[in-house]
Amino acid sequence: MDSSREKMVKTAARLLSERGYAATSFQDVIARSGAPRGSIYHHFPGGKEQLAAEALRWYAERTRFQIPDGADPALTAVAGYFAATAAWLRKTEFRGGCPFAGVALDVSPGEPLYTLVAETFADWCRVLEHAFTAEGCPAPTARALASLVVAGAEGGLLLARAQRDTKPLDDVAAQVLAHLRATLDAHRPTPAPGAAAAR
Amino acid sequence: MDSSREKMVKTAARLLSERGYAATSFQDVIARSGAPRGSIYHHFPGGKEQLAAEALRWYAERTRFQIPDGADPALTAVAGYFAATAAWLRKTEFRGGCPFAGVALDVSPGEPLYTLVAETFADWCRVLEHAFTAEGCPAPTARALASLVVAGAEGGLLLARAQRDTKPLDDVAAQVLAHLRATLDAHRPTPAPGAAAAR
Amino acid sequence: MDSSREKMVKTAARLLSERGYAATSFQDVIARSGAPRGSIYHHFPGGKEQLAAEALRWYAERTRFQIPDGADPALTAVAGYFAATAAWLRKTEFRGGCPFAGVALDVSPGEPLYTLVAETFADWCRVLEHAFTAEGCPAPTARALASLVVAGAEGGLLLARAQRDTKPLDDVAAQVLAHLRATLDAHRPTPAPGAAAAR
Amino acid sequence: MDSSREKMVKTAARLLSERGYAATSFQDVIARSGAPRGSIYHHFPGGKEQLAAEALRWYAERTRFQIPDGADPALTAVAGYFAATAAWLRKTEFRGGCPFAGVALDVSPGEPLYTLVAETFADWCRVLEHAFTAEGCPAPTARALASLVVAGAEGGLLLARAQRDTKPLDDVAAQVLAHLRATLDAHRPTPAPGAAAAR
DNA sequence: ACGAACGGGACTACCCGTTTGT
DNA sequence: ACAAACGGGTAGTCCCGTTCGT
Repeated sequence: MDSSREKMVKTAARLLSERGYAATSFQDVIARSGAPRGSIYHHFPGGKEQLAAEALRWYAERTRFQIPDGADPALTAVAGYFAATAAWLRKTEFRGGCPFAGVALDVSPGEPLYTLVAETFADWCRVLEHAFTAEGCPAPTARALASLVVAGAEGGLLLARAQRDTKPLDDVAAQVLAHLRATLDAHRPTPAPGAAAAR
Repeated sequence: MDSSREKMVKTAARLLSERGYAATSFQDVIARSGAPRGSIYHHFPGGKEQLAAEALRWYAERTRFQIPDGADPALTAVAGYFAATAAWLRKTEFRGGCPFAGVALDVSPGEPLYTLVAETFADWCRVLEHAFTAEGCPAPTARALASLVVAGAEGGLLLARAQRDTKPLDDVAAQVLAHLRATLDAHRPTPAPGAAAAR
Repeated sequence: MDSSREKMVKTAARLLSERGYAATSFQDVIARSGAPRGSIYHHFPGGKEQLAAEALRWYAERTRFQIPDGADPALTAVAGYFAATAAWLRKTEFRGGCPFAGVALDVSPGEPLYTLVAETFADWCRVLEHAFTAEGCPAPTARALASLVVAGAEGGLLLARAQRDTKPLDDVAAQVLAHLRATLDAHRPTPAPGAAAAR
Repeated sequence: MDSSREKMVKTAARLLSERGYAATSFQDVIARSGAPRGSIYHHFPGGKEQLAAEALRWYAERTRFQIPDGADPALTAVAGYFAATAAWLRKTEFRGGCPFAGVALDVSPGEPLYTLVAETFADWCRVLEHAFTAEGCPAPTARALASLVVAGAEGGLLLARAQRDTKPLDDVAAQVLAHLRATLDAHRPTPAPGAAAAR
């Protein structure tokens, strides 16, 4: 349904991730999505800003860290996220990125989009933080780790995109995961001595 | 001294870090730097792109990781860089950022600026890599750690800017430093048993 | 009817004939045609070049030599063309001219407009050539005469415009017509001897 | 001597003939002539207009119709002029032209350059007119023939340049010369009967 | 005589949001 | 829901003439 609208939102998300907010023109979205010209302001009376906002929300919803059940849920989620990002980069030939980064850097504090970006970053961190505390990590540490993960992902994406190689992103992923593992282990509810070997 | 030209370059670096490449207008640079309008083309025949390139180069030169002499040179350098970044953020009221990120996200692969960004990121990583290998870290690990540091810094900056709070950046710094310390220690040329306690 | 667009095309043709391509600003066209500024790019995505091309095509279509039926069709057509040009010059107070000349002199070979100019000149010559051959003139001579007519018209226009007097153009017309008459007569399918006097 | 100045004038004449007045930028002249930047307004306080005027004058002086002594001076002069023009076209690969045409079409009546163009055209015509009257042609006819020659040359140049082929110009030359010959002969001081055949 | 820089203006391209008519 | 056109605004390029220094 509402295929036109949806296509525009998706295309906008993609373009935001590729060129950032300022460099993404409304007409580019139309051209690339093949969406009808005349109904832009019917669908998005708020104009470019509204479209960007919806694109960001759409992207955020499908990109939240999925904390699975099972062993090491947090680590699995983080590893999965990094892997998915690397796969996405390859698939888009290193053109794709994160629309939030693209918006964050083109927009000044105070603008509505700015707030949206901040909230989403905070949300991502919160999800991770909960996952870490659920595994025994004290809250302050959990928050710090969450920031590390999100920052590492965004920064690694930036590096990998620039180098046109997923290596930097993979390296960051490995280091972050190693650190997570060590830190989580250190806070584990002291299992029976020697139980660590079970891993 | 080449006051006019220099002012434009510095101002451009600042604006690029605040709003990214696409959103930085040539006229903004003029307005903010107080530079004469008619001389732009005289100083920068290559136009906006040349100005941006020079701004990036100027910023890169003054922002290289300074590896000091003394104990733990690499850690000191990294810690210093994170601290300086946080201070810079506060000073600019969370408007400032990294011009390279601002350009990287607004520019498509193939453009000259893109290459410049990639090379600078690579250069930063190389400096750190050398510092880590100098402390006994094997090359592949050193490279991965370097990527972690740069990615953490860029990503942390992004988070902190969005939240208007240096906390995320400080958290990332702490975690990265902890991980660096642990990893470097693990590779240290096997000190006398029990020597680790001396730290 | 496509009033806005059409007005711009006509105005452009006029301005091209008055000032040439380089000196005709897009904004002049807007100002003089009263056309809306915002629609230029909508109507002419190809920009100034496309507008000029359409103006030239529009002018060419309405200015082709009209070869009439009846006695001496070619001569009548040529005479009519010269007369019309002279009238046009007077009407525009010696400001008007031929847009093709205005473009031909401002544009370098290789550019699309250049090709358009060349093709139109060739087309004009072809029409005249046919008219001359139809009256018994051998092809090479017909071609040469056609070139003489077109060159005489363009050159005469140039002279008359510069002098602000149609005299040079009228003189050229008279001489060209005399030469045409003589040459065509010489090639006439040998009428009864002495028939030439009948004229 | 004054090599700088002279180079600029010559280069200007060339550029005017190639692109017309409006499309010829002051900086193009500098770039192409290699002349020093700083002294333009020392040499040409009147700016672009003065430079163009001097270029036109310089060109006019070296391009006047040279009426030789000997048999058929007028015809020889005209034929020589057409031949020289065709040679010039080939040498410049059909880029060169007549700077007066380039100026005439880019400039509006009333401007000083406009007057200069008109005077030069008039001068050319006058020289030819004298040559024709000297051979027995009545004044009005001589004037008309002169206009035909100049118009044919300018128009033929236009055509040949556009077609990138000297053929149109050569054709025009042949026809104009044939007409001149015929007309001059008709006005010759009645030679001995049958003398016309001697030619 | 000349280079470097200034100062302001112009033009083309292009974009965003609105209105009008299907 | 959509297309076509309007209307104002801005960005980047580039040019001309001047003013400094040397």
